[in-house]
Amino acid sequence: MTSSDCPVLDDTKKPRRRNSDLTVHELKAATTEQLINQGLSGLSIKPILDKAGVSRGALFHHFPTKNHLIAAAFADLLQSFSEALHQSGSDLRSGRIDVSAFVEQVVETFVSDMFIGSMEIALGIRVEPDLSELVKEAVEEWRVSLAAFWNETFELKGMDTAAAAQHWAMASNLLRGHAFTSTYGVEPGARLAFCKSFEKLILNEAVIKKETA
Amino acid sequence: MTSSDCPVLDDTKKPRRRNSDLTVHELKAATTEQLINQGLSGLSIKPILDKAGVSRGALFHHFPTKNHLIAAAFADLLQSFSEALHQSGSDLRSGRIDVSAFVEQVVETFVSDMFIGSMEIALGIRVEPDLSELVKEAVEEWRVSLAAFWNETFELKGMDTAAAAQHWAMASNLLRGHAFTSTYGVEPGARLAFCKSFEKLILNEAVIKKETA
DNA sequence: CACTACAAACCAATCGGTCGGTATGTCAAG
DNA sequence: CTTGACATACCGACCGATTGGTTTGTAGTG
Repeated sequence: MTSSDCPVLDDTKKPRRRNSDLTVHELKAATTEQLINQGLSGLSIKPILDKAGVSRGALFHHFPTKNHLIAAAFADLLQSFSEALHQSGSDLRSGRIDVSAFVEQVVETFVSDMFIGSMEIALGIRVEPDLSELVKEAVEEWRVSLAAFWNETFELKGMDTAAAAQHWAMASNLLRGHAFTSTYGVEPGARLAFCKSFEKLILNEAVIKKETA
Repeated sequence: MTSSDCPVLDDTKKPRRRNSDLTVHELKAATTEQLINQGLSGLSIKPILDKAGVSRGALFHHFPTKNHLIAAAFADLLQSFSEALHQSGSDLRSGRIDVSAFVEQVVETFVSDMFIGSMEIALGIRVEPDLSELVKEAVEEWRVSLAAFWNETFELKGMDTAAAAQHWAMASNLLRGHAFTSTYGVEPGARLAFCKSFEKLILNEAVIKKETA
């Protein structure tokens, strides 16, 4: 999470005064890191500021409220989450990896920091209506993207659209459940066992779509 | 969550000075309610005190730390959770309900306040090592109880112990995933669809054990 | 008298957020 | 090229409210 990750650093064009984009990026990065490592309750302004190396004034200059910052950081997180899944799907369709490796990757993505962050926010929005509002759009995008991920990767023979949707909903639920279980800590081997079960239970009748490129 | 739920209200026996047991119970009840309705971050001492109608001094007289109170409340919650499941299992084995109703009940139990509370704590213990320690025992009991629930309710033909354990782990993951998904809000019908899919995916080859009573 | 069970004043630390001030940059007029 | 008006980016002292926890005192009981 260094500043080199930021794609918006070319000060070559357009009027930009100080380091506005950088500051915002650092702020979001620090927020994400805190969210994952310390949870929602660890999202106090002070540690975020310290970690980002930014002043209180700068934060409230760029974001009207702490929750606005959190929402912005979370939107970025969900997008990374989504991109990781689509990448795995693409790898599978192109033949770069096989189904087992695909499942491992997908499970890995779910049992990652990103999912933890999602859980934190999911619980947070139950209590904070304004945060819920701020995050709504990003969550909806994520929902659509997840459905698209399954549908663009696999075909389910003999299932209509609704049945397929339900099938992938179950797949997603399984992954979420496993990810949640993992937060309590898992014994070694459980991950692998889950992958194998998942493959058998969910992907048995699924056909990989051919690369259309 | 009224005080009438309390099984410890018979002041008829033994030396008890004031209302010690009552106070403790009110404290735990208020904590649970706050945990569910306001999340971990809503577990401030003040609102708990207000809700329980108890003073600060009383709390710290009975619990050395806020986290001790939380852990105690959570242990109660997990036990209720467990009891609800075992009740459903018993109802099924005795023939009082059929498989569909059983699945509905179990799903209902998972998508309840109790699961929300578990999620909150699960995330909380990632960040607070001492809370993690305080809760450890209750969580382990819950784990065992959940496994027992499946095994005492169903038999899986042609599966050894390990395979059966893995099968029920997947079942539990599905339920957890669905419960988590539900926290974001579900469209009507999704619950039913999940129940049907669950029954087909998980309980297809499961045989209900006979009532041994 | 000793002990439990409580009540409530009190504490330092921290919370999210505001505000006045300054440094830096753009732009248009002279 | 200089100058002054104006906007943006930022800093950090400060605010009232709230945090978990301590302490001191007291009412009731054996």
